[in-house]
Amino acid sequence: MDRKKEILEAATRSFSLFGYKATTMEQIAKIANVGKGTIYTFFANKEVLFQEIVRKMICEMKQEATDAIKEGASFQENAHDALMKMLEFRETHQLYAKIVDEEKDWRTPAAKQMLHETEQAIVTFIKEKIDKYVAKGELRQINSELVAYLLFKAYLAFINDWNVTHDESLPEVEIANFFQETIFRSLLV
Amino acid sequence: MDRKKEILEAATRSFSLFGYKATTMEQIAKIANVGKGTIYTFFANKEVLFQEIVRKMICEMKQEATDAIKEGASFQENAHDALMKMLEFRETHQLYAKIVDEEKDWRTPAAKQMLHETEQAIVTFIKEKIDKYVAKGELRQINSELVAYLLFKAYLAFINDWNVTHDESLPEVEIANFFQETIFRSLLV
DNA sequence: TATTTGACTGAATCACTCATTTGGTCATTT
DNA sequence: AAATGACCAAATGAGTGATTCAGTCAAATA
Repeated sequence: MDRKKEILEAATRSFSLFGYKATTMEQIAKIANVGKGTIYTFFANKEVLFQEIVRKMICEMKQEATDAIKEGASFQENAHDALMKMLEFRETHQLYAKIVDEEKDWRTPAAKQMLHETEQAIVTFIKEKIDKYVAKGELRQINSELVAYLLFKAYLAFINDWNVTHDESLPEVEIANFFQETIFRSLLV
Repeated sequence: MDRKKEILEAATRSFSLFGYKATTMEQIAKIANVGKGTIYTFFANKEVLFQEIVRKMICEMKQEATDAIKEGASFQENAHDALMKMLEFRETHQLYAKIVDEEKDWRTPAAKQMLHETEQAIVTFIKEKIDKYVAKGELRQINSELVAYLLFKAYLAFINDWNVTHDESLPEVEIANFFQETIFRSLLV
């Protein structure tokens, strides 16, 4: 059997269930039916193993976002769907949710770093879509990195932060309509 | 001498220097040249005393923002100046900066609560300006609360969060130009 | 020989304790 | 009537010894 694959699967399960800090290398070895030392023949250390797993998760997330893209649709429609998918992923996907919690509650440096990498991936994904629609002539020529960053932060604020200060969360349609009237409207040629 | 005023001044100094948690009622009493019990004849408890002080700070902040408003200027110009003033206040003003730190590092509930109240004050301030400019006919009729919230979160993201992931912070002009091209542009009639 | 393994190590973290501190009270003083 | 600080219960934190854990490496295995 492919030992590296076994280890990756075991580690993914453990990190998803318990987070980075609460997962021990011995635990992973036990689940993978492998000696602890074996892990170190494939991965330099715990952090590197974690990175590989999170990066795989990022790929899955990008794939889901890509699947949500409809070829003929407007930028607003696609960007909205992609962002919603990825922010839903953030709350739904066990590992992503665990990383967010761990960074918030314990400031685990490894979790913080990979959380940033994941968020950067989202921003880059959106930036690429913007560039495509600019090339298509549907959007004005703007700084796509800044716009992508703004869209991510704005969506995060309205979906995650809003209910911290307000007692009912905003319905998705209301968010969509609001951003259509503000940010998206300003991007059209 | 006005004992209440002495206490307020002493408490303001202490909270500004050491934060909420690290300030003791005995310390305040000592600085105010007052017995500890005296404080409790004016304020129900430590939290209420803190609230009164933070609310005074909020007034000062709003005053500074109001001073930054130029009567004849455009909405963008005034909103930008007001937001920048208040976010500068957030980093410059000893007490505000201490509250932000304390909420981040210790999650002190009292600090968290007053931080929210302060941020809500900023959003409300901006909302009122929006309503004014909508009435003036300079801005389209939009949900002013949502726009105010968006502006606050967006400015916070570009001024505070940007340099967390990027190594050089954005120059103010670049931020102003970017928001002019995006959010502000979409608000004009 | 090449690969796998788990006992081993030092550093970090933990649970626990107990002395100190602190928010708030109230009998006494002014 | 107003001010005070000794006092109290609860919370905090320093100090501790025990435990846990990431990573290593000599021995076992294939």
